[in-house]
Amino acid sequence: MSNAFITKLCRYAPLGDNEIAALEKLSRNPRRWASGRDLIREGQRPEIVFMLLEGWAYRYKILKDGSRHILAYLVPGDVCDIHIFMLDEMDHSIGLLSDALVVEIPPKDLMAAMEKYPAIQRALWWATLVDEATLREWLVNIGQRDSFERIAHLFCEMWLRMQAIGLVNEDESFDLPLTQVEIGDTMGLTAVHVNRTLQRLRREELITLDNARLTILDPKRLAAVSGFRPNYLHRGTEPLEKRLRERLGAPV
Amino acid sequence: MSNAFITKLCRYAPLGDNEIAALEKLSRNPRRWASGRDLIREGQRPEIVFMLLEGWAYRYKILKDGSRHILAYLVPGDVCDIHIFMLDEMDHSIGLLSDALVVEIPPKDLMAAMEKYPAIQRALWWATLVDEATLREWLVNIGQRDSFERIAHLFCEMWLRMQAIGLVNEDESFDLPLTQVEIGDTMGLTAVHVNRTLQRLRREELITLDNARLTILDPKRLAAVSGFRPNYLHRGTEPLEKRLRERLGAPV
DNA sequence: CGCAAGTTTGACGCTGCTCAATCACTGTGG
DNA sequence: CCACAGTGATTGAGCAGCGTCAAACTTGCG
Repeated sequence: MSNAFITKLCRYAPLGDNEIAALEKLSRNPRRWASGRDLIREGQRPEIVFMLLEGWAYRYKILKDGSRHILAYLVPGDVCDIHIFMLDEMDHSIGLLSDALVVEIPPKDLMAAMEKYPAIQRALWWATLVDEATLREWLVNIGQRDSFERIAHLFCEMWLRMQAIGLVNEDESFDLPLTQVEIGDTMGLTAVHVNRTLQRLRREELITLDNARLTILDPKRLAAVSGFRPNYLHRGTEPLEKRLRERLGAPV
Repeated sequence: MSNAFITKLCRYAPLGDNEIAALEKLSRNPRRWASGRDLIREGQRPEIVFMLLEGWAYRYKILKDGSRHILAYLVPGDVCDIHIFMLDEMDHSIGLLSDALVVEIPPKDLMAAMEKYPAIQRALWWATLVDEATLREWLVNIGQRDSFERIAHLFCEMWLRMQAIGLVNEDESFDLPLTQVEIGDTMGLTAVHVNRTLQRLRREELITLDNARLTILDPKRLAAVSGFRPNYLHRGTEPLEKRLRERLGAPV
């Protein structure tokens, strides 16, 4: 028995049977949510921690003029910010891009698991650090790259993230439940310009995209044209335990 | 005896004498660094946690084509990511925008203080959450606003952050050690366009900026034209302790 | 069959970029 | 004390990437 949450955390820290059992217990009783619904809205108090088992979600803000900006995508295994319950109110909303299977974890259960199992704590910290690094890379992406590089970069990232949870086919295709409006709201572009840029990506035989299914035809070239370097995803090569022992002086 | 670090954390959690003493101990032995130097570079292993007592620093990335993007500013009291030592290597660099007074904290000392004093742990988590929320707001800023709103928004934010650590004069002026190139690299604009936009901000009598000193002439209007809402800075109104008790079920 | 949502296309204009020159200020050496 | 070099600010002219507006087309679905 496993799920995307466990698959993901196992990449960040070696988890034993006890830890895995604890994570399974946390992810019991998921509920189905319908596409388009919001898990939580800006201004509300964060009372629970959401965790995605299936489907896509997205963080977003709406500005006074009605424009929306998408801040992050959440895919299976992703957690909505483990410490967020500390805050007075949400500064952004989280909505669903597809039907989804969602676990609602009471903060105190999560905290308890983190205290009991240091490996879980470390894996969750790691996940948090990666989320933050991803935000930084998105900032660079919007700030410095043109529309072509921008969208290519996004596709490279989602390709690796989907790979990490085993959702990419052998033909390098995966589900991408995004409309062109949503891609635009993510990249700071209009849907019209996204459309034209996608056409160029197709014309240059880098991707295929129909029916919410994206195929990466030439991963190397797609990474090259977008300046994509996956270091910010910190997919960790060297054993985490060793590194921590070096830096903290003793086993934690 | 106090410093910007303590001032800042006190805003996030009520700290007793013991906690303050512990923070003072952590911030002993600061070193002077010269403007322009890097605290740490992309690709290096993060071995220590840096904390700024005086001066400005900035997180940045350099792309293959040589362009630079600035991801965040660090002002007195700010800490360079408390858990960063968990990562294999830095995904960005941190440089100094001015001469600075910097403390180098060994991760194990910081961890020890967090374990011994839950209030310190909470204050540091809070600070981390605010850093992340700020990144999200910057993403919205670059993604959705034009150059005029963008720069106005940045100035609003820095004004509040400098206020929080007592570095704003009664005339609403504070040091802003940024060149126009740096503002451009922050906002995804060229220095030429920043120059023209600053002229417009001056012409509309919103700000004054000479000699690296920024004066906010009309805070309300500056916030209005930029769509600035300070909620993402989570400056906390209601007592933190109460909120946590509600949500975790018992005093931590 | 017909609507709704999403995609595609075209024409046109503006924001912000490029290139290039000039200006202001400051620190340096003769 | 002045020439001058270096850094940052400012200005101008021309251009292009991307936005706007509007319409047509395509697909899924009740």
